[in-house]
Amino acid sequence: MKIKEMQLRKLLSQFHLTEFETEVLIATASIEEGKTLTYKELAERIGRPNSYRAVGNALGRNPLAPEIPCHRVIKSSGELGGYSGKGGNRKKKRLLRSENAI
DNA sequence: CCCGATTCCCCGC
DNA sequence: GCGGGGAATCGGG
Repeated sequence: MKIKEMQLRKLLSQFHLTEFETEVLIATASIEEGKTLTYKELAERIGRPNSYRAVGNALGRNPLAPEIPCHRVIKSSGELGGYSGKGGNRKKKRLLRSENAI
């Protein structure tokens, strides 16, 4: 557990987020650079192996799009998935390429 | 009840 | 691997 996580959780609490969404966002923020996780892997990480859909929901509501590395979360098929932040999937791909994650 | 930044399975080419 | 079709599963409003 990183100290950053606590700060992030507090920051997220400023929004009207639920526990679940907070967990998902934190788990996403904890992804190391150059790494990518699938929605399912992320779901498993928060203890809900089958909530991949709900995970997508949480990321879609991601209030800190540019701050949280939601671009490191892709589909299990290898596709990008989506990106609600500015630039959309276009920027998502660019970011991943910049990080050498793909 | 309905929706969605999903996933997995089946079939055939 | 790719296309078409369908079902399962989860939280939020």
